Amino acid sequence: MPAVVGPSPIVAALENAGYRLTAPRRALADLIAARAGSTFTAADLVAEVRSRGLGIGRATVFRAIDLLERVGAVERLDRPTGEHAYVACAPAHHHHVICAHCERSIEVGDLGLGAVAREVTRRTGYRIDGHRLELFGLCPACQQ
Amino acid sequence: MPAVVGPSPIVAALENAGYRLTAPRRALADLIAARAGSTFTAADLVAEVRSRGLGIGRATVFRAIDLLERVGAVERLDRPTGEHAYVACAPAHHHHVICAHCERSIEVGDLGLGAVAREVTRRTGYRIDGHRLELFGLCPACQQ
DNA sequence: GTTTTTGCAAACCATTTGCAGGGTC
DNA sequence: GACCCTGCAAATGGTTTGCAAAAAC
Repeated sequence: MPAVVGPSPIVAALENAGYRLTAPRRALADLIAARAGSTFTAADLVAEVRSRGLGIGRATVFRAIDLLERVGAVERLDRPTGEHAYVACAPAHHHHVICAHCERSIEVGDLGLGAVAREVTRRTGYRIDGHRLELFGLCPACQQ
Repeated sequence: MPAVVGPSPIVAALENAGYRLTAPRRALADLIAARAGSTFTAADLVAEVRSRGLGIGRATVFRAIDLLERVGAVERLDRPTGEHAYVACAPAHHHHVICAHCERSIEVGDLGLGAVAREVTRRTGYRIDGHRLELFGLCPACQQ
């Protein structure tokens, strides 16, 4: 396993967008990077910040998530329960597959959804500008 | 236009599931039925209940929405802003196309998404148990 | 008559905001 | 040094809950 070779993509995204690299933002980027592939809620981060004794306030956590969402470093998911969760992910267009058991998530590409959207336009006349697809199930490990 | 010929499908759904048909529930079912095809939030219903002077409490509105969601008479949508909205809809499997301008929504069938889910399983090993697809755009009328 | 449902008010939880002090560029 | 960012605490907005009275079955 290589040593750290540069700033995490999350930090890089902030940098590129011209935001200041502060200690709280770096720390939060690390926490999020450590959860790579797993979904998390704002409350999860707040709890981890507390339990680790980092002195980061609730408001800062929410502001950071908001920022990271705007620069495309994380994306919001809506769990079937209605909770808001987040995942770190690439800024390219994709969808998430979320394991109902371990909350882990992976990204999948478009997989022909563009064609689905065009079909909808053809049938309904709606102009489709965007879509959100979330797939729920069990990851290979959680199927035992 | 025919006169009312029977209980609304919403009321029928409650009846079938064995819940009591109370005045508040009938009134809310009417309000929701009147919005057929449009999305609404809990706050919308609370406001309408107030402005019409129906004496229905906030809690009852939330409890009714919850109930109707459980019996499959309404479905929750997650607007891109993160707000929770609802639509009255048939209990069959389908997806919603939501107009960003007038908030009106229509249902569309599966349109090949089942194949997409199978493809995901083939590529990732995830067992897909459910999915949520929301399409956002402009309805024919709002395109001018 | 028993059980469910309601309205009210208070509690609760998540998220946002105002502001003075501190850190970054 | 100017401006951005932070922590705190308070405000906010949405949703849930406890409970006694009222309605449905």
